[in-house]
Amino acid sequence: MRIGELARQSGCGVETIRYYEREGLLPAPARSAANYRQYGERHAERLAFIRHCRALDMTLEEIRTLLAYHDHPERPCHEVNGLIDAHLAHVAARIRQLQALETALVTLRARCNGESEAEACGILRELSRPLGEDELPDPGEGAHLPGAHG
Amino acid sequence: MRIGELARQSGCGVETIRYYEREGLLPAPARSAANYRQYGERHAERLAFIRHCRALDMTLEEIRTLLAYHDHPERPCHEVNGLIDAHLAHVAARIRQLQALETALVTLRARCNGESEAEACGILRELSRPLGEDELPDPGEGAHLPGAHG
DNA sequence: CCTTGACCCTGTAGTGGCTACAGGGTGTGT
DNA sequence: ACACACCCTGTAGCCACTACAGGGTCAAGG
Repeated sequence: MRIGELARQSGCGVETIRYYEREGLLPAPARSAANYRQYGERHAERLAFIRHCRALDMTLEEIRTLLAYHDHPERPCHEVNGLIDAHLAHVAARIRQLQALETALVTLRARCNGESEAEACGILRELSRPLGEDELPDPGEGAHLPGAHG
Repeated sequence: MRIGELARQSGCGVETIRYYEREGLLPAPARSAANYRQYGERHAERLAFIRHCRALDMTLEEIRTLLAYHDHPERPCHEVNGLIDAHLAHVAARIRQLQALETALVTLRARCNGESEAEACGILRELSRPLGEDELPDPGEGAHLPGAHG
């Protein structure tokens, strides 16, 4: 199987697959006479594993750790559990942050009906107010999960 | 006021302020004889506006739009409302995504008590399963808000 | 006067996880 | 013979910073 077919099968881009290879997540496959990458079922499975983890928003570093267990089936797996728990905590923290954000935005939105000039707009007024201590984003809790933009 | 004091006052780093200047969000201030940036109250207010928006997880591009209204108080402000609504929709979409993720992770986590070898670990087994159609991340809905890692 | 140390300057490179070229080669169908 | 889809490598861009390197400035203390 060539890279294009693997990309279609896995639902990710050709360039992404090459990127995973550069990053050491996918082993370098054999090459055809024309220097085309030739993938087998093992590669497809490993890529599925990676995509599954990415769909759960894990970092490539976390995935590297999980792949190490995948590759060493004799090891005890409790660290796997710890990794998932930690990731779950990150996700939960990010959800709480975004919900606080949502509340703040709803409050902000209610300050203007859109019929004023910018001068009088309650939203712009509110945004000009300096931030209070409690409104600063908490850098500790959500560490390593991105914000609202994907 | 020099850049360090402005940084302390606004709660962001010195380098971030210089970055906002490069990006055109903050106007270039006057310089002292020693070529130090000299800020006044106007700069502090504008930076507070920017930090307030960033605390609400808006992009610099969105902030640029809002600043344009800030700078032209005679304009009608309904576009401001639209921007906030759109941003709110992004945040709400991201929350839904992360909640789905959380559910998936909780399910995954329940598959192993951490006492197996990796070979038998239900988590690793589950991750090796190819993704179903419905498990693919939806690239449309959450566009422009980041995922779980910050 | 000299040193220490905090602050400031510019410019460049790195982060993560891709994505998008440029500039070339290969393989298949008509 | 040609078009066109596919493949290759390598590099640069995305966002919002962050972290240097390598230098200049300034006030306090000895």
